[in-house]
Amino acid sequence: MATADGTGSRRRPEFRKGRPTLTRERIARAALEILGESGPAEMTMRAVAARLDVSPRALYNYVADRRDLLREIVAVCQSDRPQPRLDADHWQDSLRTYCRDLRAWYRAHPGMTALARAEDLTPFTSTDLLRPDDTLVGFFLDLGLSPQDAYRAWSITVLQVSGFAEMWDAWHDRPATGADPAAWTGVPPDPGAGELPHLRRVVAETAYEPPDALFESVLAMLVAGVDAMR
Amino acid sequence: MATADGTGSRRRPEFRKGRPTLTRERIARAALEILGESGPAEMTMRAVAARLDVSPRALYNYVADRRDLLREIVAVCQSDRPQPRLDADHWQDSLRTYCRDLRAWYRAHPGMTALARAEDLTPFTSTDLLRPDDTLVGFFLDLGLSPQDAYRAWSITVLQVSGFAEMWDAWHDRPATGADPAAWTGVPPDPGAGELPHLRRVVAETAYEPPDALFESVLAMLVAGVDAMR
DNA sequence: ACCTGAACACCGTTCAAGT
DNA sequence: ACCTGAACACCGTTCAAGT
Repeated sequence: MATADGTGSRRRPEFRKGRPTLTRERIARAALEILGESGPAEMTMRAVAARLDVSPRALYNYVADRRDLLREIVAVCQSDRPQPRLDADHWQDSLRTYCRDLRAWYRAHPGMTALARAEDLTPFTSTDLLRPDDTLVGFFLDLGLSPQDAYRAWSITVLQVSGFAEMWDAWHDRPATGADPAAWTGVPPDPGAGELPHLRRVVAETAYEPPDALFESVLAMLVAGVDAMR
Repeated sequence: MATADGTGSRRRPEFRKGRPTLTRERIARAALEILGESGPAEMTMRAVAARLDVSPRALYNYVADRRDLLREIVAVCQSDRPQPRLDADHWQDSLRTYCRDLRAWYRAHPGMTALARAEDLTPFTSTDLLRPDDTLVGFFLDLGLSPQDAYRAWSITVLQVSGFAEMWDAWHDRPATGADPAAWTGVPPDPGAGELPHLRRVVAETAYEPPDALFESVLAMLVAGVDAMR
């Protein structure tokens, strides 16, 4: 059996000619860097190889193909995904805490949901990856939610946190050149006069706040929504 | 001013050398055919050109680039998207009817959500495209939902219908070779014994039904969920 | 065992002509 | 006005060698 983290094995030297040895994980992390800086379109095999100062061919000694690299990227992200510690007796606090952890995790891997959209990553959904989700669903069931409501609450939780991190945080963490973070509604690009009145009203219900404050109010909405389901 | 639908103009002949003239719409429809048959990866400019018996270069007389073709595809799909007719006095029936129409629309353009995931189509979200959504949000507000609940109800509605059409219907409308439509849970691939108990329980709550019956029970869940929000 | 360099079959896109 | 054919700069991937 190989060691779990791959760093303790004595068969593979950590360095080779003064440069660190290539590994699946190092390749995946280089890809993640490009992903965060430039997005999925720039994350080509050639670009990953260039960042590692290696020929594109070298990657194929560790990774079967591009799809296999995506699989490793998912594995690397999964490895530091927060495992929820949820207490049904203090359910509101523990739900908030977990959401804050989850938000930090999404922010640490910017562009991952864009990648998931660009390539189809659902086939890489493993039991390990779903374990936090399972815990969360169990938590909602403990709260007395029906299975359907538990499913919905789980979906809404993950959707709201990931959406917030990938849209709002990504925008604020590295704003586009010449763009104003203070003016952004989310769904509708500025429509004509009198158009989309209801969507506008719903969106207008939220004024601008700094990211952390806005996130807390999203959490408040989420907790209230879950509470209403009980 | 040009005519709106492009077919009534007398400046462009409908045929040329016995073959129908190329138009943005014809190109987009050819792309949609490939999309439904083979998926986003096969929908290349060269493949679209080949289907129209034309050189790849010819497309660029009508479409600025691939991204512009995607824009036209969105426009073509939008043009026959059902506009909801919703009556707050018979809200359950009208919600069901609209959802059935929406399901049919998604089925008529298979692979569109896969395309939306593969390429980022959100920049093409226009006021026209959002008008049905605005109507639906207004409908939920009329029902007495808070803006937040209206937003959630709208999201859940679109998500459930599109998810059903793109996953369940797409599977049944053209099943993969050698696959059994009767055995498919959705989220978790068969996990190990004792793994993911809560997710399994939640998923196991739904037994196999023919698509239409299952869709009706999804609608029942949706209506009940909206009712609980009032 | 693991690397490089050259090559192959693709892709989106453009140039220079044809009619 | 609108087409074709050839070409360019890319891409993922593989082959045949190097050390």
